[in-house]
Amino acid sequence: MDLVFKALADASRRDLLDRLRADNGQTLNQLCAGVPGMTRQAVSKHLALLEEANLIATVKRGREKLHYLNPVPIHEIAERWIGKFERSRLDALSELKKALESGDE
Amino acid sequence: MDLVFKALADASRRDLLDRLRADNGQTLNQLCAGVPGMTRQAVSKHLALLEEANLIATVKRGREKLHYLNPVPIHEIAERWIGKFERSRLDALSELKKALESGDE
DNA sequence: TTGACAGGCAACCAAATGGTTGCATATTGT
DNA sequence: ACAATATGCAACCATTTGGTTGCCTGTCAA
Repeated sequence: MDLVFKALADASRRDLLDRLRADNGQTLNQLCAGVPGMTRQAVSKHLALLEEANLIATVKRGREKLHYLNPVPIHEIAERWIGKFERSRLDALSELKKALESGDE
Repeated sequence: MDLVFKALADASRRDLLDRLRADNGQTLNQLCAGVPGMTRQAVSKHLALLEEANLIATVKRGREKLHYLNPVPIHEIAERWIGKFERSRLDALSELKKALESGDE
């Protein structure tokens, strides 16, 4: 799960995921065209990381490689990690408020 | 939002958040006691990052500094970013399946 | 078959990151 | 006042990260 978090930590990689969500199954060069100002190799490295984190799956099709979004790890993060923080959301907020108030004593 | 993602990318920092969720309002030294094998300064740096990302709020209380969990940024991530991936979850999965099948042609 | 196109691999580089040690400052209790 | 406690700050170090350039491999089409 750490890999997923680290993969999501970079804005360029989140952007790549966004582009795949908008248009799934793109090739490396297609993705490069969408992210100008970065070499193909840089994009390639980002995609490799995303693939390692299992956030995208790839299919080799002749000489090109199609990239597909895999939403499962994001779902798992939402379920297992964010969920428990959501549950204590209001609770923690009221605690915080109380603490801030009592801090003025 | 980038700060939040980067802050969440580190396992030690996620651990600190977990500890605060379990016992909110801890001081630096209390948190250090919970994470052995790391100097106070290391923990302090992590907390500074979490604070910068607005994931924790702090209250100075005499010579000690209390740390409170702020679940709002996590909620925002869940809403704005994960939400849209969740919505396309099954859709992307079926697309992926189709692509994998047609890849065998 | 032979370009041209899509991608992979490796070396290299600068900057960011996670951690340390050492010292300074502020608060508290006796 | 003063020693102990709680934290802050700065310099330093090793590793990781994001990026580059240069070259190699594989595939398609004329």
